[in-house]
Amino acid sequence: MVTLAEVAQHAGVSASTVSYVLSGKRSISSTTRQRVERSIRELGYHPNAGARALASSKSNIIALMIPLRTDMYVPVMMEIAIAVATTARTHGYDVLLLTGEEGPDAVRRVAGSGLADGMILMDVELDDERLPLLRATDQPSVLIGLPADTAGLTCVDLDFRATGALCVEHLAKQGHHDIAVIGEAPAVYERHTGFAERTLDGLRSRARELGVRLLHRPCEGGYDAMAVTLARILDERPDTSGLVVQNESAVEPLLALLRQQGRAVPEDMSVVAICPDQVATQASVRLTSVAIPAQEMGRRAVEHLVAKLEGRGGDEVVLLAPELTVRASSGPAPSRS
Amino acid sequence: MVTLAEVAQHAGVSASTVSYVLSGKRSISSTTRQRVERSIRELGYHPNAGARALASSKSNIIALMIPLRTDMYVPVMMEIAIAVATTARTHGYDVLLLTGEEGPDAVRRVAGSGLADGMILMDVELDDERLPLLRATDQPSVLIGLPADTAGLTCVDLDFRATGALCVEHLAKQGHHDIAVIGEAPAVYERHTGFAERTLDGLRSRARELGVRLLHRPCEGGYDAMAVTLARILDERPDTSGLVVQNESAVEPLLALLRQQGRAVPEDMSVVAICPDQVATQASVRLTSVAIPAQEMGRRAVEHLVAKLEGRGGDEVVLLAPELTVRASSGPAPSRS
DNA sequence: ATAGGCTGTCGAAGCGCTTCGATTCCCATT
DNA sequence: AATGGGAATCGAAGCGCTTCGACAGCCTAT
Repeated sequence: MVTLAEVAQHAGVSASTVSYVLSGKRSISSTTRQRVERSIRELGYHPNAGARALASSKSNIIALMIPLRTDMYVPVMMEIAIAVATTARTHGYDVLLLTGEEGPDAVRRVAGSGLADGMILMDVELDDERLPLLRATDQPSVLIGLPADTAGLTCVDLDFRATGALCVEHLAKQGHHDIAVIGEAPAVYERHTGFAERTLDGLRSRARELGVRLLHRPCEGGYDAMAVTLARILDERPDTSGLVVQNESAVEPLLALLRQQGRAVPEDMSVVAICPDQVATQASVRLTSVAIPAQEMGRRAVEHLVAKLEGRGGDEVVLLAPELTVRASSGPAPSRS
Repeated sequence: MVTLAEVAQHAGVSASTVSYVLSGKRSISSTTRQRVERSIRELGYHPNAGARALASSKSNIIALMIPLRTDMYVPVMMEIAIAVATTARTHGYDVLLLTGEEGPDAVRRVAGSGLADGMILMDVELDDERLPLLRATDQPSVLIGLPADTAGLTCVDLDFRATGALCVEHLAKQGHHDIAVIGEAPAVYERHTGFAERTLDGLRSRARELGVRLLHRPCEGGYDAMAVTLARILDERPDTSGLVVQNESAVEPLLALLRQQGRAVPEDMSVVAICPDQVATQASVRLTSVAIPAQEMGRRAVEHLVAKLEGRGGDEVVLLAPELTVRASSGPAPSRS
């Protein structure tokens, strides 16, 4: 393994000079710089990460905590993770992958050991047990998701409240008066995941404002669960003409069931989904949807974290504005029978 | 930040003693050990990762290279990644997430900088450009996937050849004589991803042995592409009574189309899928399938890598035996009209 | 001509840990 | 009583890098 000292010797300069060439923290004459750079190339030198971390107390690593459970939004999380990793690289950082398994201990471990310079937490719950620790350890961090109390925290998330409102608006504008919401699995609501509740909140308050009736039913993914849920909805509110779906794995079952029951989309039933674009465009009916901007969230999270690490910028809550794309699954409400 | 020296002082011993308590590399009297452990707890000491890495030239980090493209098997990759991360933790390792973006350079960078002790590469292609580098830098590594030349490499993968064979066998046993394979997107074959070709190989050779006709058609995911592909298959081979699907995002469109065309599954058409169990059980027809053992692959990869890092075990190719689970989508072939 | 200020370079002091002798102490052998 | 050998502990020397202060050389302003 090639060391700084060897490069220095090869280039006929001192070790510190090589270090300054690398970091650019002091001015170096261009002849010396070139000589050093040449030696680096010829010897195939790579700075030793551990030594660097020790001397500078910076690891150039960002920790990313992803939830352990994979019961929802897996592709979204993957996309976020990839966006985080690639964005981090453009800023000179690598990404350490932590699963939720360790729980709050992971925060302690990473902060205490100097393994990472900062961390990004995904799937933050309304009252997340990692937050007190995070506040205590002045470890720079960014959350993807929105907890109940954001004091002293930086958060990035889709504005799910506005998302809910947007869905209702779109349907109301088309004349729908009875709207049903097919939500995430009950477990998601029970664990008080912020986004699910905020969406619901947005849906409900906008519905109230617009004088639209709204029915919300959680739903496990899959065909069987969907069949039960749909039957119950149509039983309770036979005039339902608009559906808002916030559950990736319920989308296709829903469309299949509607088709099977002879309800045409969008003629008899309009469907608006809250899901990644990929799901919306690959469904058997191209879905009118509000996209989950996964890449954007990952990118923003990294950029805010890097800003913090460089001493720029402070706490902030960034809510990305939702965008509704009209596709083939929504249209005017059928005239009342 | 608490240091080893502070712990030592607090416990009234030398720094080296604390180090030996931590590593267990020399015997320590139980009284001393307890005193030290108490100090560690009271001070909330965490060893500094950088210093440790520098002194021991071991980072206790495993690098995981995931492909950048997310055009296929996203949930599988996520599951593997999570399995890798959790398994690694049980062995005292953390996981560094590298995307394919950097390409072969990432291998050089990680190996050169001592950032990670070893690496796991996912989505290995038949003639992967990272392999020569890997062989050159004696960086311990494990591949998930099977390249053309496995000399000097450790690989973990599902035995896709056997998987293909198993699917054909199952259908043949039920009397099907005309089988069509709905494969991955053309791009997957073009980039010579090993698993797709090996599956096809297994399908074809077993079909030949059993005297079954086999038609293979790649297929993009999504409803529209599936419609075209299915139409073409039934046009070319109207007697097709068995389908093997190896493309997650084609599964549900396929079932929807069959339903729409009045072809009952499994009475008129048997379907066998190669996909994660979750997809198979959540589909609108519970699918007979060969599962992709994602967790198992991630776990095994880590365990082999750890074994290498500890000097145990050498190069080896581990092919996991496929298991076919019979569900509702396959049955006897319809009697010839 | 001289003081002052840049620029470019070097040497040395750590960063917090591991690890290798060396040392002490105690007990079992001779 | 002398010897040998373990067990338990310590001190010191790095690991490869960053960074601070020092200094030599040169240019500009007086």
